[in-house]
Formats: sequence, C-alpha cells, structure tokens
Amino acid sequence: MGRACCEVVLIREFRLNKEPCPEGKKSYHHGNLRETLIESALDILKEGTLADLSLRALARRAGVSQTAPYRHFEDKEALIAVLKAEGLCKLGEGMLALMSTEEDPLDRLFKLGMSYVQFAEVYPAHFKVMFEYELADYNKYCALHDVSDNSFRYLQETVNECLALPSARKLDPSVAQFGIWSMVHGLTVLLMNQSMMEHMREDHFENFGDRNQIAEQVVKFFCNSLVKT
Amino acid sequence: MGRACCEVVLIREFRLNKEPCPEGKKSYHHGNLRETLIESALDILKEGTLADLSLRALARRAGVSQTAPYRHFEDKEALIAVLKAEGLCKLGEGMLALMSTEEDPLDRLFKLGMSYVQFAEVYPAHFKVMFEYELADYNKYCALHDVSDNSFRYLQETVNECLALPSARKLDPSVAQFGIWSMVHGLTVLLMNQSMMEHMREDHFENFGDRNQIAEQVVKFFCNSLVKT
DNA sequence: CTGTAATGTTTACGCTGTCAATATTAAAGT
DNA sequence: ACTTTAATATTGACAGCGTAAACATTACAG
Repeated sequence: MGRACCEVVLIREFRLNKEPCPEGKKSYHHGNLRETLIESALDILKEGTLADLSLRALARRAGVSQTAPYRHFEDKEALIAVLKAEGLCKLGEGMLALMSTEEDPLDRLFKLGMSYVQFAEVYPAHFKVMFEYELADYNKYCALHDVSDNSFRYLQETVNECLALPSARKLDPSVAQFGIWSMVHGLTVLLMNQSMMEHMREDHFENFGDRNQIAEQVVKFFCNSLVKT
Repeated sequence: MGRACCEVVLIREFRLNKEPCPEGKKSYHHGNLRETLIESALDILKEGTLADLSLRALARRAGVSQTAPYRHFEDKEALIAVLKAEGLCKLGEGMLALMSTEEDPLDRLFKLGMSYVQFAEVYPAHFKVMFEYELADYNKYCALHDVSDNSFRYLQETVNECLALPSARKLDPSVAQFGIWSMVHGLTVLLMNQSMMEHMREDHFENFGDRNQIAEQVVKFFCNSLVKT
C-alpha cells in the first residue's frame, strides 16, 4: 500500500556567506539558517531536555525572526525528523564500519552492541530526540524507517551468523535478533538516565564501574548466551 | 547528604459529594477534583500522547476553571509525579504478588519479566508517563525512587537466587541483575512502540506472533542464559 | 536589467503554564 | 446558632509557544 511519504533531506548543504558579515553589518538574509538551526537544536539538547527545544528559541539564537525557521522546515516536527534521521544515519554508519572489521561474528555482535551504547554517549542530543520524542505522524517521515532499518539489519545479519556457528544454541533467529536488540536498547536507555543511574549507584551497585565497563560486561554476557560455553 | 524531598501523596482519597449534583445544579466546589483530574489524565494518555496532556484540558474536562487544578497540584509536574508514582506502585505490587507464587527462581524470574511487559499493556497511560516524561527536577520527588526501588529489588533478589542455583553460570550478580533489567525494559519499550512494531512486522518479522508470544520467548531465552542448559 | 523565486519580517491567533487577587463554601470553635 | 478560618474555586493577566497570512528584501536566472 502506497504510504504518503515525504523525503527527509539529510544532507547539510552549507551555503554561501560562510564568513559572518564583518562589523555587525547584518545582511537581510542569514546565509546559512537551516544548518544554524539544526546546530542550535543539538546544542540545546546536549545539556537541556526536549522541553527546552522550541523553534522560537532557535530563531532567537540565530538572531532571526520567529517565523524565519518556517522557510526551512514545514513545522517543528520536520526539524525533529531531520535530527532523528541524522542520528539514525550516524548510528548506522558506525555499525556499518564495524561490519568489515571483525571476522568472528560473536566479537562483531559485541562491537555492534557497544557501538549502540557509545552512540548515545557521543551524540546525546541525537539520542534524546531519537528515543524520547514521539512523532505525531510517523508515516509522514517514512524515510526514517529506511534509515533505521540499516542499523537493525547489521545486528540481524550478525546474529544470524552467530546462530550459524557450530557452537550455536538452537534458537529461533527472530527471537535472538529481537532479544539482543531489546537488551542493547534497554541497556542504553537505562545508562543514559542520569538521575536513575546516580540513584542506582548509591543504593544497589556501589561497586559499579563506569558506564562503559558495565555495558561491556552486560553486552558480552548476552552475546555469549547465543552459543554454548 | 540531605536532599530536598517532598512527599508524593499516592493514596487517592475520594471525598464527599460522590453523587453528582442532580439536575445540573452545579455546586461551587467540585467535590472530587483531584481524582477526577488524575483519571482524566490517564484517559487522555490511554490513546493520546504526552503532548496532548495539558492542565487546561484536564480542567475543561472536569468542567472547572483553568486554575482550579492548582489547588491540588503545585504544578504540572506534580501531577505527572503522582501518575509516575502510581504506575511504579502498580508495577511493584504486581511483582510482589509473584514473589510468593513460584518456588523455582528461574520460573519466578520469567514471570517477573513478563509482568513488566504486561504492565505496559494493561496500564499504557502509566507506562507512557513513567518512561517518556522526564521530570525537570527529579530530586523534588525522591519518593519516586523509593517506589521504583521495590520493583528492582524483586528482580534483583530473584536473579541472585538463580545465580545460587547449582546449575548457575559464574556471573557477576550486578551484571546479571542489570542485564536482565535492561533486556526486560528494552523489550517492553520496543514492543510498546506501535509504529515501529508495525514496520518491523512488515519488513523483518513477518512470522511474528502477538506481543505476548514474542515477549515470552525473549524473556525465557535470557532468563535461561543465567544457568547452564 | 528585470522578473521571479528564495528568504526573512511583521502581525496576529489560539493554545499553554502559572501568578495574583478575589469569591464561595465546608468545617471547626465558641 | 453564629462566627471564624481553611479549603476550594474563579477571574484576569502575563509571557512563551506553534504557526498562519500578508508583506519586504534579496539573490539569481533570463
């Protein structure tokens, strides 16, 4: 069935006017508003929450009128969709890079899982927008599905390779794929929840190391559970 | 260090005036506004998103002025905190009920995991508010931590019992606890993401059964990975 | 050099959270 | 029973938000 689908432009095209007008001589046109807005949005999200992100605030930062952003994004969600897409791309690229480095599928699966966790640490703004902002009309941006498919497919392929190993357990591939994905996703979400992690460290896991250490152990454990020890 | 801490009143006290004023004779006082607001909030969230939830909308539903809610909640977040607390309580209660039913810790762990997934299905409104709404000042409602501790502790205890089994693998308890928790949480979050699940079912998991079936298999798989087969 | 498309501004509307001042009522004290 | 007080609700206001319509400025293509 043909879903209504509008392309999400991902490529950041930096336009002319790269050097700011000298001596505060403001030109009527900003010159690079679209990318400036995106960058500001990421800046805000880096330390703030989704509630802090408003088009008007972005416009203010860019020194531009409050409706100027509408020349570049149909509405707020369109901006969000671009951020989501950019994040999904980065995640996918990171995973793709790993696909060719590691021969052993188990090692590769481990690295793929860890790249998910690390993505959230390196791009916290993208991460927040990807998993905390629910788009009202997802079908409007179904390009997002295509991009997110990539990441999942790498994980899927690698799980399948693991299950093809002589030492593999007898497992329904779908269950293993979805299970590993769930684990990695849940792990990342929990690790990124700062207030909860602080509390956990105090009351339950006093001997916990840093995020990366925990993540490594958890991911390794679950990856290994695909095969007989 | 003494954190500023304000109690979250969880108990829903239904006041007088239970029967609505007959014949549209509106009394100045609503009679049970606090609970009505909470109930409306849950109603809205059941089918809508967090963006659809506004104090003014709740007031409108209750047939009351827009500032009336402020007699019962300090601000919007205070209402949200109550919903969160209520959800955490229900989750904890469900888990507690399971703690005494199952002798075998592995079976119990499975049931605990499933109860997490099922909680999200039975109380989708609570679930949304619990895991999609980030409180600005978490420390203001640190009663929430206490409630959420309960659920985690049941899981923690049961994992420990599993690891004490003769058939148990040699595992760092913290890693196993956090890992199982991550898996269950991630699984639930993914399963509840409707648009994503639809897409998954089309493109990757054509042969997937219903949510519960998937969940059962995934949870069982990971629980069993705590012990040698 | 001129016309058109791209980009930005002004103004305005209805929605939101929340404050201050005021009104009504239920409950408690005499 | 009457008065005081605390609980509860109202009106009106303010600033911030997303966004639509009408208009202004500029870049670029012919």
